[in-house]
Formats: sequence, structure tokens, C-alpha cells
Amino acid sequence: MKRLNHLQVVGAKEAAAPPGSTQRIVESITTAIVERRLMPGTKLTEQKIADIFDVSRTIVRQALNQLSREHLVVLEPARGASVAMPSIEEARQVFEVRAMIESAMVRQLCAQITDLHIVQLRAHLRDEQEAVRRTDVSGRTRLLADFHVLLARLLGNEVLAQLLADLLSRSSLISLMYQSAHSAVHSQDEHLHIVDALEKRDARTAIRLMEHHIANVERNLRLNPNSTDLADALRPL
Amino acid sequence: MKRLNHLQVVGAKEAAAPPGSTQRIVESITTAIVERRLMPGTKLTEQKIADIFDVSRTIVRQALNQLSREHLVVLEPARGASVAMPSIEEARQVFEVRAMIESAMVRQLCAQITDLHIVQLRAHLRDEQEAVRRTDVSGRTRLLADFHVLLARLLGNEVLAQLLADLLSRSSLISLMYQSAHSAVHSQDEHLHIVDALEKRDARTAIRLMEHHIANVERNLRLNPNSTDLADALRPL
DNA sequence: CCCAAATAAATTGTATACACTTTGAAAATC
DNA sequence: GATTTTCAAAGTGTATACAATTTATTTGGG
Repeated sequence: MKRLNHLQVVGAKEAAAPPGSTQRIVESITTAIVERRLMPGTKLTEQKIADIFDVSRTIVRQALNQLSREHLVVLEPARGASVAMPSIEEARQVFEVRAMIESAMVRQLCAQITDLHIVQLRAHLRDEQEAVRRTDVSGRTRLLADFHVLLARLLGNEVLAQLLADLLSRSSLISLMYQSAHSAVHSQDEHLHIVDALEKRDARTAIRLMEHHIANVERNLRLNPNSTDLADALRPL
Repeated sequence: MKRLNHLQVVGAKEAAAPPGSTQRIVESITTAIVERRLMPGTKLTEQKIADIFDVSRTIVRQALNQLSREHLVVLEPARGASVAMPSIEEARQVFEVRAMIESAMVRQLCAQITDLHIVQLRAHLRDEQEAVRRTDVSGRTRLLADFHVLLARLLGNEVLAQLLADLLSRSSLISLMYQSAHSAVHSQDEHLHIVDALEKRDARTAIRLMEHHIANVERNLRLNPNSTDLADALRPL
């Protein structure tokens, strides 16, 4: 039986509104997944989680339901919840959608970006570099994803931002599941070049860089079916 | 007190898997909203819905939670659920995102569309025309939205299809809330022209037509703030 | 007669109880 | 000894009970 003791309340870093019990659990599990303390496929038993957080199963079920809509856990009827194991096909689709959305995003952004926006982006890049320098794995994962959400937010489009946030948490899960070989340093560098292009309002270059960036992340996944699917891996020769 | 008797189980038209109680309620409420039997702002009291469907509040709460994540209802803490009243700003954002995604979609589709796909699209257009001819309001609303989801599905991208389905149910709510003056006939005609362009693999035209189509729908909304926000409407001069 | 405080009714949030399903192990059969 | 059957343990699905909060109603001044 797998121990779930790794699951723990992570110090609320943003600390916005008083987080309801449900939200607290969602965030803890999300963080645990992204920080690789909960591996894909891990069974998430309701009562065990309820015990850990000292709430009733009612609350846990709400949290698991929410997580399943974010595609971080899968809910099989009468069989419970487990950490999602996105398929290769799903990974492909997620990155395809990201490429479509994010290239349109930078195109639009070039037409309406302000100097203040550039300042915000530069500040974010500094945070990224800092996290990379300190080898703060969980922080840098979050920051590298937030870069993309920030671009959406600069467009003043919260709907787009939330949509993208969703796709990025899925991307994070995919990256850790298929052990991305795309180094954080490399990603960070690509972000830098994208901001440079945005500053020059060079839409064509910005779009090209963004598409390459996303393609690079996808290309560097270990998408070898044999190593990821247990059924295939254990099939006799 | 507002009566909720309009809420009723709608005959399952697609009838796929045995729909769990929760899903049945979600679909009923969704249909009721899109068919304008539940107006924006209507309070959705848990016990009343539970009585109507003869289930416990537990199930109803699950359904309302799901609907809130689809942005069709809003959940205010300790104050319950009501049919969402998307703001003008939210409407703008939804249509902006749709324009970004759907123009990228038709671009991609032009590059990889097959004759079989065209056949499917033509078949769908026939269904649309039929619904318009019969003035089947609820059917035609659904079909006009499904056209866009179908395009996503033809790309073989289920992630994209679900994403778009989400945006389209929000669009439906927005259209009915702001009483779109964009006639179904007009929409249907625009769909026809888009398919024509796709058949010719004329990406530039297809993109232009799609962007115009979405802009037309948005332009024809009655986005008069005075008539939509009660606080504004009742403010003394 | 109108407004405000107090009280009652209704509604939501959470926990718990219990039925049903799945899972894993022990016993029986071939 | 391997395979199926049976049974117990664990887990999920739904209903219900109860506390906490909000909303409506009544009551008591002004």
C-alpha cells in the first residue's frame, strides 16, 4: 500500500481569500502532483485524504471532483480517484491547442503591448532566473508556466488566462510524466527571446519563437510508448 | 417566490451511456437555460431541484458544482446557486477567445481536411437548415453551436473540442441574455460559406469568414449596459 | 406610518450513516 | 497445483441529520 504521508498542507504562498477547506485540499494535491510527490497513477483514497486533512469525505469528494475537471486526476465510477496518466495522444492534443492559442496570443499582444507590460514581463523573467539559479524546482516549474498565463493576462482577457492556466497544469503533469528533457534553463532562455521580440513589436518573430518554444517542450518529452504503458512494458516477447 | 416547475427532465436525445443522476440533472438544467426556460439570475435552490428530480441534495450539489465550472451558474458562498449573468466584459472576452481559437482552427483544417470531412460538414449544414426551416428553436441553437465543435472534432483534437464546447455554451448564455439580433438564418448562411471555403482549401477566405461570423454574432448583441444592470437602470438621475 | 431590532423560517455547509460495488484472500473443486 | 467459488475487508455512492448562515417576518419603538 502506497503511503500518502507526503501529502501535506503547503504553506499558502499567495494567501488571498480565506481558503475554504475544499480549495485548500485542491491546492495541496495540485502542488503535490506538480512537485512530483504524487506520481501519475497513484490511487487517491477518499478516507485517507479525509484523515490527513481532518475533514469529512464530503469535502474530499468535492476536491477530487474539481481536480478531475482540471484533468489532474481521473475518476472511475465506483473505483475512485487516481492521479491522471495523460496519454501520448492527449499530450499531443494539449500542445497542439497551446500552439494555436499562444501564437494567436502573441500576435495580438504585439499590436497592443505597452511599455508597462514589458516591465512586468522583465520582472517575471528575473523571478524565473532567480528560481533557476537557486534550483528551486517547484518554484521554477510554477514560474515557467505562469509566464504563459501572464501573457494572457496582459491582453486583459481573464477568460483566456483561466483557459490557459488549465492547459498549463495539464502540460506540467505531462512533462513530469514523460520526464521532459527540456531544461529549465533552455525554456527560460526562450522566454527571454520572446519578450525581446514583443518589445520590438515584431509579431512574426514572436509567433515563430513561441511556436518553436512549445514544439521544443513537446519534442523533448520521452514519448516512448514502451516505457510509459505498463501493459506494453510487461508484455512477453 | 419564483416557481421552478419549468425544470423538467428532457428526453435524452443522444442517449449515450446510462446517464448518472448527476449528469441527468446537469443536462436538464443546461437545456433549460439554453432554451430560455431558466432566465439569467434565477435562484436555483438545492432542495427544490432535489424534489423535482427525486434525489438527495448531495446529487444536486454535485450537478450545481459542475455547472458552475462550466460558467452556466454562479455559486455564491452560503448564498447558493443561480443562473449566471455574464457581464458585457466577459462576453467580449469569450468572443475574443473564440475568434483566436477558431481562426487558428480553420487555418489548420484547410491544410488537412479530407473529402469525407466535407461530407460530414454538408450533412450537418442540412440538419441546420432543417431545424431553421421547422423553427425548432432549441434544436437549431444546439446545431448552430455544434457546427463549431464539429470543426474542432474534424481536426482529431478532443481537447480542443471540449474547450470549444465550453466556450459555446457560454456563448449561448450570452446570446440569450443580450437578446442577439443575429438571425439563425444569417448564421446558417455564414456556416455554409465557411464550408465552401474549406472545400476549396482557401485558408485565407475561411479565416476571414470565420472571424467575420464571430464578430457578427458579437456585434448583434444588445450590449446596452443600462438595460442589463439593475443597479444602473434604477439609479436616480 | 415607517424604520429598526428581534425572532422565526428557509437554505446552505459539513459530517455521518448505510447500502452497494469492488477487491483481495481463503476455501473448495477439478 | 491451478482454477474457480465464497466470503470478508475496503471503498465508493447516496441519503440524511444537524450546525451555521442567510433571508423573511414579526414586533417594538420613533
